[in-house]
Amino acid sequence: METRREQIYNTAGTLFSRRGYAATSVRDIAGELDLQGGSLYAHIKSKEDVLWAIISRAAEQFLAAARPLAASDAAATVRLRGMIHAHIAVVTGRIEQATVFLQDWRYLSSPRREQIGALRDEYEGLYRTTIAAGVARGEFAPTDPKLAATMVLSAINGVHAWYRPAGPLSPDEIAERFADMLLNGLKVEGRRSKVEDPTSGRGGADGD
Amino acid sequence: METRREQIYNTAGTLFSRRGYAATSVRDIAGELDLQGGSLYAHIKSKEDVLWAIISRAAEQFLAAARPLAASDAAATVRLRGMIHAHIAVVTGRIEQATVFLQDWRYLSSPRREQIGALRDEYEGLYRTTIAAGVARGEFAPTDPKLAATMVLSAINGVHAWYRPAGPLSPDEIAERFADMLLNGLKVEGRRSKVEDPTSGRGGADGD
DNA sequence: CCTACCGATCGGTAGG
DNA sequence: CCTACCGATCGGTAGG
Repeated sequence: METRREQIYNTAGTLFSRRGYAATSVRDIAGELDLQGGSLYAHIKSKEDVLWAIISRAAEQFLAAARPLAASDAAATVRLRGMIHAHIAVVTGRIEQATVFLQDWRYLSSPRREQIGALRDEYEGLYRTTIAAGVARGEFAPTDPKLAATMVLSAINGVHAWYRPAGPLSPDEIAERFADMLLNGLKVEGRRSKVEDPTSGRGGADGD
Repeated sequence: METRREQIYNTAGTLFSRRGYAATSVRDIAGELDLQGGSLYAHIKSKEDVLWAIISRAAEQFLAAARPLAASDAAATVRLRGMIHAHIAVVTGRIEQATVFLQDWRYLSSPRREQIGALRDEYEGLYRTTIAAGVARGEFAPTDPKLAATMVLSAINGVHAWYRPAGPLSPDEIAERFADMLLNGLKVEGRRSKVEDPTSGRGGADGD
């Protein structure tokens, strides 16, 4: 039993994720539901309220999934792996809402945009803190936690752009491979000290 | 000596990168140049032509920077590092155009959108091929080159969203750290042989 | 490059 | 939830 308003949110999520908020009209949304444009306003207050409903819920889902993992007393490696799995689960589980959250939050007007910005900062902080703890414990190599958190989040946010439920990898399989690559790196030798690469004839130790 | 048309492209790049293509009007662009809206059409044919000029140039810059690096006979590790540096140099050197390229290409209409899609595929292919070569040579751990290329590109594309020229890190410093993290991973131990990883409950994992 | 304008569409409302 | 409408704005053009 889905209320009309929830139907509007879902339809808008689909259209916003495809065309973007600015390029989607209220008549587009109404048309998908076989309504006249003005009829939407019996259920919603404004187009931006619909965007807000989608984005604020998505933000809370990301945070609700990550907070307990970040706060657990497991090893940082385990926590970070769990957070990557949780993030990709949210992205793939509600891909349209997640896409709108990631791509259209700048269209919120002023008090709301800053609210979402604060939630994004909090979320990134969970990653930063977890990585910093891993560095402090010697689990992670010395690295800038802020830069590392930004990179990890960029990598896993990208999933929304290409994931298809019919694809060959499940969300957990994607998360496992992403976590492997992010934690262990691509290179066989891994990191320990910055020794030179023996397969390189051109002096790889000298960063460019 | 910048032609009026180039001024229009630059101004549009700034506005499109900030507000998005769909939410930027031709009158917004004209206003920044102290022109009337209709006056733009003495220099351009359509709003979409402006978008196309920005995006097609950006796509060519990314490709022109990466092609010779991908084709070199250096070690895959060296090639991939070089490609990451080149990519971040393009993103940071023309950040507005790069942002428009990354965020607004879906607003191109049909023949052009597919053209850009093909260039994006070619570009991703350079990363995929380089990573696959690294795996074949034993430089990289066994991994799905397609997934790895997608992840690396997502990570380095994210730079456009937060890079500021006044920030503490130069583009090359950012690239060096990103390459370190992507190639060597976050963990101190690094990867050696996947089958012996005690933190993974799922063995196997080759074969796709 | 401006003035003046075109038809179309926008988000939203009144009154039923 | 519909009909009918509001003022504003959209991309673009004619004619100078």
